[in-house]
Amino acid sequence: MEPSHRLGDLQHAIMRVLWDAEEATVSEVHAALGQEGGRARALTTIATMLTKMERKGIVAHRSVARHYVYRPTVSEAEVTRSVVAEMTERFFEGSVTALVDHLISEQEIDSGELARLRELVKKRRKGAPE
Amino acid sequence: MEPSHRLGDLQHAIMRVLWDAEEATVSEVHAALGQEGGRARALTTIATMLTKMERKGIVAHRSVARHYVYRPTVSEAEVTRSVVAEMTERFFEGSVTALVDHLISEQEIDSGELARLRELVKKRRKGAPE
DNA sequence: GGCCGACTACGACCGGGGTAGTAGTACGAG
DNA sequence: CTCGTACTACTACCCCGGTCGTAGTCGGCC
Repeated sequence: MEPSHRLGDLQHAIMRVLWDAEEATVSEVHAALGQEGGRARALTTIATMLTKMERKGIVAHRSVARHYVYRPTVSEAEVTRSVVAEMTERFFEGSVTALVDHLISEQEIDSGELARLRELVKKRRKGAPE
Repeated sequence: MEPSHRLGDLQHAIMRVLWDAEEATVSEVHAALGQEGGRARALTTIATMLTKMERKGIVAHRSVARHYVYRPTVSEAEVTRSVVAEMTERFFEGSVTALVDHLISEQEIDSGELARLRELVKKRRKGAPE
């Protein structure tokens, strides 16, 4: 298994941009983050972060006319899986059931969600070999 | 809402000991952590961490015969809820359904777990007002 | 009473996320 | 050709989790 993709807030925000766009320059990422809530960060902050993320191996870049174009080297699914698994392990001793139990008893969850939940489980019951 | 209880590995491990024991001295926490997998840490490491955690407000201590007895000031449920909610927000745009979907499609999940899952949803369907 | 051992206090240090200023460089406009 | 602009590179910080070493202190034992 890959070594536990733990991303900071900014790193995750950047990854989301990259996952969305396939690839993007520093300015593009900066612009994308400039939108949506998060207050303005300096351009160099994004650049520095991207560099650190590249050292870490979760993004890569290629040069295009003196610009760097970054692309993710890990998939969103990969990261999500790793983080969710880690959390399940840490807080629920690895029991997915315990997590779901927590979800429906402790977390806010409206009846619409609950209905969709039932659908999910039902559907899964079919397609599942064992 | 409480300001997002993000605990490091060691901090969480310590909290688990404290939640289990109601309260404990530094040595007791150290001993408890000495057990179970995690390699030995120095006693002072635990003490330092506890101090930092107290500054952060998640534990408190009282003096008993020159010892400090620490107790948690936040409940496990509180922390779990906050972390799970944060993760749901961050990775699934707040949709619990999306998280569960991920759980049953991406995460390993055996048929026993799945059966218990169905039970959970069914039970919840009764007790749910709206 | 004096020493030893147990405990806390304090400070040091590393790594990593996050933030940014500054220096260097190369491209394009005038 | 020259100068400004747009990028990247480098460096520096701050904060915090984690890990300890060392110093100080207080109580108990001989």
